[in-house]
Amino acid sequence: MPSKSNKGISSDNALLAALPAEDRARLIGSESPVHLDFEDTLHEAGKPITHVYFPIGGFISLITPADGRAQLEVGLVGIEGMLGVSLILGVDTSPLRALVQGAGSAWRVEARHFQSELERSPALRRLLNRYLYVLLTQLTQSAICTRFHLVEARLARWLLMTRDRAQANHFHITHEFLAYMLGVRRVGVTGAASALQRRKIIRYARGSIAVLNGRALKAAACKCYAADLKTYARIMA
Amino acid sequence: MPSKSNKGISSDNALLAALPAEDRARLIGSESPVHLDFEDTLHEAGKPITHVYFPIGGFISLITPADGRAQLEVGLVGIEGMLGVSLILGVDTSPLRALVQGAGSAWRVEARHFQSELERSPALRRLLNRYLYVLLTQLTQSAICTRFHLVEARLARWLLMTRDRAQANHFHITHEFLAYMLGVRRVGVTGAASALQRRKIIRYARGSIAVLNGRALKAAACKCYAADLKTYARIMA
DNA sequence: ATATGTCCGTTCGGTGGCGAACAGAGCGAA
DNA sequence: TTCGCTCTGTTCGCCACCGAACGGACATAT
Repeated sequence: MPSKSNKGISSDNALLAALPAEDRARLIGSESPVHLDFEDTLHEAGKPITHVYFPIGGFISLITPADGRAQLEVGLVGIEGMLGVSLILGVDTSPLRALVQGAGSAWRVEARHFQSELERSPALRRLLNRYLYVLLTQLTQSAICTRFHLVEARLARWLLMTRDRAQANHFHITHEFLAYMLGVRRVGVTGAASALQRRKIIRYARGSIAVLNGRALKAAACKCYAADLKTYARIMA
Repeated sequence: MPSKSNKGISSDNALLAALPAEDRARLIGSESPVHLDFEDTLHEAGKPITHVYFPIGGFISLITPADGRAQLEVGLVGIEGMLGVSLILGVDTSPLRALVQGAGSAWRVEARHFQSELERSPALRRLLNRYLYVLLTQLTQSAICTRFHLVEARLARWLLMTRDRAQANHFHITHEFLAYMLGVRRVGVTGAASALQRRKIIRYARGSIAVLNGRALKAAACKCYAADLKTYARIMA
């Protein structure tokens, strides 16, 4: 059995960190974090949920399949959250596909064990209910954003959200992939990204993107980014 | 104290109807349904939730305020649902504005009483958790719909959803109002609506709309409508 | 060195929706 | 009847984004 990495201890998942020590211990047990591979599908839309994940370093896209080739990212889960919230509501499927966007690790808990711990621990219930509320709010925010905001602002928002979850200023993603996430054409992403690069806000090449100027990126992003942060802070505090 | 109307008994709210008799009795108590006036605001975004509502006949739009004049309907609550789901998650505010779209009545329950009954009744918790899952799913569906589908298809979907909740083939709403709901210009609604009217699928005049051909309307709508129905049936069964 | 595949840049015509503005039609009040 | 208001119809120029296509730059394997 592999030993716990220092990384896993020094930057713990925010939800787990907010739990009383005993509740957390019962939930995690003697498990070690699992590794999340880039582009791994952790959950296919409509299928039964077998595990929930509490990322520490890795992060995960929640994607709705639409008719045709269209799809759209409606959520992003990283160190601040968890994957598998449907189980909190007593439903063991989810309409969303869960795709690893950033490699890293995560605490993984078996679905049945998760549900029994949920019954046992009021603190866990309270915490995850609040997290669910945050997700719900962010989802409505995304709906607005997707409808009204321009590609460049949406791209900037996505980069900021990803940076927060990756806990790094650079990460690996292609324009093509970004296009799927934002629900636009690849050329749309190229246009927006090259505009940001021209202004020295980001730099990219062949699938890797670096944030050079966070402040400017925030200015370029729509208010949705700030709104999401504020909601999270207010509710999870 | 006013006596219960026959209407309230003959077509009961679907959620309440699914509860064990005692749980329902404790939740509702000796209350009578309240009347919902057209264009009443039952809840302002961000404000504390004072009551939850279980519509019987009336129906309610859930609207996200966006920056500028833009806004967008992200949910519709009628006889099949309830208003005030945030309380289920232990949060006493909601980011959405709740606006009465169709006059009618609803059972109203005071927030604190609702929460104490929620603690007491496992059946209530189970039921409302599932309803929340449905809402969540419909919300992601709406996100897709708003992003990818044409105004005419979205209008058709809205009319179908509204017809279901109004339990009538005609209702009162202006193009201007529809435009706010769909997040488009009034002119866009006029165009789409007149196209549907030309094909004898609907008929409208000065703020009242009648559905003439439900089958054709379903054909004109995007798949989102059918998807929503299917989800509700599957989860709430 | 060459070949192959991935990723990015650019261009083209087309379109759905936008903002603004104005005209007419129905309806109720005075 | 006439006025005023609300609701619907139409038009104009504009623009962000669309689908498709192609070329080039870079990376890696052989």
